[in-house]
Amino acid sequence: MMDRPPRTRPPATLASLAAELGISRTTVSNAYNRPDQLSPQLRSRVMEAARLMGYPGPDPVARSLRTRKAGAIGLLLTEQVSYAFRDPGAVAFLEGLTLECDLARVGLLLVPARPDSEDVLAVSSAAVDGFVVYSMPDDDPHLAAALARPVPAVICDQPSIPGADLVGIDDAAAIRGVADHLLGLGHRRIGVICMRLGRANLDGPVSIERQNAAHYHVQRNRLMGLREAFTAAGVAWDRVPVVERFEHSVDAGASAAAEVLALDPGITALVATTDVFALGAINELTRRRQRVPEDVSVTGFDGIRPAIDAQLTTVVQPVVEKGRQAGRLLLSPGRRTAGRRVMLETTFLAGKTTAHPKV
Amino acid sequence: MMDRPPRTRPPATLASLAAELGISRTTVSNAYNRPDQLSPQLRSRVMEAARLMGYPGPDPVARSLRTRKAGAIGLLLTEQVSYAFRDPGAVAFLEGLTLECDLARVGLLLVPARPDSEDVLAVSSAAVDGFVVYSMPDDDPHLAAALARPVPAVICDQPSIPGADLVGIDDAAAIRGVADHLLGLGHRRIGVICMRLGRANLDGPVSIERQNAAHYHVQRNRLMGLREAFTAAGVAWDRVPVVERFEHSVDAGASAAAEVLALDPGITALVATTDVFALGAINELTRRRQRVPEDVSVTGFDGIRPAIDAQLTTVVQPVVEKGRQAGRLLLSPGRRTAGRRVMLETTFLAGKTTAHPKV
DNA sequence: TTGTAGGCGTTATCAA
DNA sequence: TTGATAACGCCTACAA
Repeated sequence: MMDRPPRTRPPATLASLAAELGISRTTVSNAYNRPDQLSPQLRSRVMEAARLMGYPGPDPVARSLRTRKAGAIGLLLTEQVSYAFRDPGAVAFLEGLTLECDLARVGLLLVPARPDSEDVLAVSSAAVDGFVVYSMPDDDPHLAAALARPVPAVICDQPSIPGADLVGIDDAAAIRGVADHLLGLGHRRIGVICMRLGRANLDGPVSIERQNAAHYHVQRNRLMGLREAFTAAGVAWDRVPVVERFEHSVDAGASAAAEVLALDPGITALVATTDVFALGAINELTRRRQRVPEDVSVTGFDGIRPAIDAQLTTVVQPVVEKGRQAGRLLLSPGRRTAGRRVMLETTFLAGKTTAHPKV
Repeated sequence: MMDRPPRTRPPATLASLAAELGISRTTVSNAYNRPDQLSPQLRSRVMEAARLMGYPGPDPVARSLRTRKAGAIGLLLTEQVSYAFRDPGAVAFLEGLTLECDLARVGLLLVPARPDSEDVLAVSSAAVDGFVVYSMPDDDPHLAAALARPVPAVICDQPSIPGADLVGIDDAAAIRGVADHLLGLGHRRIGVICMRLGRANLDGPVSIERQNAAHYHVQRNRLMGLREAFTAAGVAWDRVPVVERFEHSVDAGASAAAEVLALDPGITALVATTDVFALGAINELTRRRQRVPEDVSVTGFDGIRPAIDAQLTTVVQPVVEKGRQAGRLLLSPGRRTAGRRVMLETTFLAGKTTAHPKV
């Protein structure tokens, strides 16, 4: 009794509790994990002693080690975690993903993986039963670290890795719809704004080589889709100004629009590969007293809420559903077969930001 | 060599790798954790063997068990996790919190704690070094489970628990500003919409007793603040219709507004304890062809983006900063002293949804 | 219904 | 620079 002064006493463990009660560890363990394997009175004796000794119940980590289950999945993002909460697309994806986590009663660990850092420790030391990888460049070391772990992985949007499950959309086909819409309206001089194509913080005009070598497949595929549609319509792709921005923000979209207009002041339409950039482009045009769509047409991609509200012409993709599918793929009990692919449908949405070019 | 057919071979471990190489486990461990404690050639021999044997590096859970660090903190929310991503306030809070997590290179585990479930397993078995509790009712078993864990906890908004750190605002004082504003404009018949006051899914008019017994302190304090201001101005609080909604959505706000108007069609102002509800109230009034603020004034609370955009009269609280403070409190290295309190400033924002009552 | 005992995979300590 | 030993706290056959 008095042999352990309450202040200095080491934290109680299942073993110390058992010793105190003069019973076996098994019994204490059962008291927590299999109440039915125990006489009610013994169980309550155990619980009472636990309360007295301040035993907080079985240590989660020790339990995980023993059972080989963490009860959580990890999420890897392109960017710092906090960034995700500023991006409507990422928030919607998270909503879908956590919907499934809630259902499966599994936690979601947001893994701190800064894109600029080569420090992969956070990934290799995350206690998770699987990874969801959201829109990562194919050469990111964090991705490699996740795939090296002996747990399943579901990749969202990109990159496509043999052996890992994939959820995505047909970006090229989807954006061809946009291109055809503009071409159909008569546009021939078109500028393009795209998001980062590699891990380096680069802004500016994009060469064809850089497009081809892009590590962000989504962006590459969207550019490819545009290129195909334009080429098919006789618009020479190498004459189309394409400007890249590393940061995905409305302001970056605005500055990219300014840069495109500097490269070719005569464009009649501006294709942005994301809604966020499209909204920025509209801001910039408005600032210059250019009317949308009378003077310049603008299109986006994604279908985020503010874009819909602004009646942007865009492609709507089911982002929440994407998150759900990723979660389901990772959490489905019978996930024996890796390499599954779920491709989601997209919808072209004609808004009020596109019209015939001025004559 | 041949004693382990590659297909059936059990997963490599640090020990098996050491055995294979004929060196000690310590050395292998050092190869990963303390490269400088090792001759470069031995280290590269280890790494090469690891690659060959498909050893993914030290097991995170075993490491955690040994080092007693999880490298992650847990977040407990009032609601299902997925719900947070539909609530602008929660998203902003998460942004602030993850800002600090990123900085500290610590993961954030979203713990699946359904409010309607008494199943506390997810909380007691979360592998985390601490908890942030966001706006929980004081009688929630998940909260109790978190506090029972031998890790620090920071509570956000509510409830105030002796021994745990707290981040919050002075809700009563803040909403008194709103009340005084309305009273100053001349309003005397005012209705109130508030959020859930307890864990049970209850909608409808709220008795004084229920207000006093509310388990959601934030809501209670806001009601108390109103009561004080109204009473001081000679408006009898027991004549003020107060309607509660469990679900925190724009539509719920609209239906609550309808219910308040049914209780007293003669009100000239509607105070909502959240912006979301206020936006719903405006929707409902508009639907009824009542003008805001000419026919009815409306106020909110929180300062979420859509409310600012709608020029709602409201109280702005620094939600992102709240998340940061919570993270900082939990992650600050020298956190020896529990029971710290950080109270943040709020700002009254006079928008265009309040005016003098009609005469 | 309860107990025995081995091991999950790692790292800290200390010695060589 | 490297190694031996002892935990870390728990679960789970298996046995009684």
